[in-house]
Amino acid sequence: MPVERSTPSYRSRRSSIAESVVEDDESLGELLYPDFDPETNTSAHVAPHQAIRPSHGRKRPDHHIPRPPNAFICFRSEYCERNKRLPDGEIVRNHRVVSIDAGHAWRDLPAAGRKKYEDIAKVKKELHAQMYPNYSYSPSVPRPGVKGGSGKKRKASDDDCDYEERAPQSKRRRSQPRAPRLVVDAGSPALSLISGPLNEPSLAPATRSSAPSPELPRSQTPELSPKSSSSYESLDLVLHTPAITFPQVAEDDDFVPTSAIPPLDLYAASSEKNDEQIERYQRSSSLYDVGSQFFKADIPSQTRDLCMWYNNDGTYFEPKADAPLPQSSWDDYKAYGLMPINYEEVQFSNPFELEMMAQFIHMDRFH
DNA sequence: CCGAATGAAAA
DNA sequence: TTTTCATTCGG
Repeated sequence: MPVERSTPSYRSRRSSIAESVVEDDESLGELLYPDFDPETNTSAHVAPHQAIRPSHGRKRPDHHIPRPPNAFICFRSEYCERNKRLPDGEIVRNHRVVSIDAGHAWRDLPAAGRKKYEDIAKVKKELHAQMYPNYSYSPSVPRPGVKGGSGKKRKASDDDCDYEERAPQSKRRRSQPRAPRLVVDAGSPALSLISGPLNEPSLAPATRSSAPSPELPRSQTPELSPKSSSSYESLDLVLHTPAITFPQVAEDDDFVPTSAIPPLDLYAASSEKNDEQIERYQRSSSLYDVGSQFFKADIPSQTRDLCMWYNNDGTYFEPKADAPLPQSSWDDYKAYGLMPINYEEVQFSNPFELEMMAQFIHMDRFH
């Protein structure tokens, strides 16, 4: 349980926050989109056509897609949440100070603590990749002058930072080999977590058929940039993903790349096959099935990467390379004293993710 | 809009 | 290697 200690000194309060950040696994749910405000419908991370305005003040193109947060940013966000829950007098309101504090706490963080946020960032990054398959980071061109120097740091035009997915339309070659529209590494944690329940029960990397189904939904979305063949290994995972429908929002007058509306329509397969898939998915969505599919991996290191591990007392567990995790059954994991992050208890504040995760993640309560 | 931190990604 | 930008929100 999180312990909100109130301490007299600034320094000790800082470590108190850092400590509780590390120890509190219950707060994971707040991590994904902590800035989303349902009242104002604002978040820096909600999908572009949902965001009315960003939570921060900086000006951005109307349909700007923010970068996925890195591990430190994730850490800082949670650090911020902690800070806000401190007694009134102890809240640090100046965020320059918060950043400095968080930076110190970050460096003081043991490897296990950092890995927690690296994992979170990894998951967020891959969720981001699914929401915006054609996203590519394109920072504004650096001014000749130094950073703090003469030039303005950014302009407001949307050409300046085209996070929009226009690049593949105009700049990418269309003659590239067909790539899956969702591309992640074969062993990527988020994909495994999300699509795991849909895997074939005896799915093994060697036996997995990667033949794409002919009715792979092709929409207006342009193809991704070319990917290595290893990316295709996950294609069937994608194809077995149940359909998701997202709220359609009327386009406004501004530039809206067709590929961005809706950003997740890559999942919107419409055939009856989806019902089939969903049914199969629901049949296999028990905890044990999920566990057996998630954790039956024969490569311990890969297994370790599939989720964030916690000891039964709630403290973060860092697997050791020389101590392979159990692989046979869910009970073995319990006996081992481990439990993965329970996504069912994660509260996604972003409706986009809420819907997405609600359809994908069906892990029973684990206690 | 800026800044303060760290890190990912691109030029 | 250098620059932008992801997070937050008071200044």
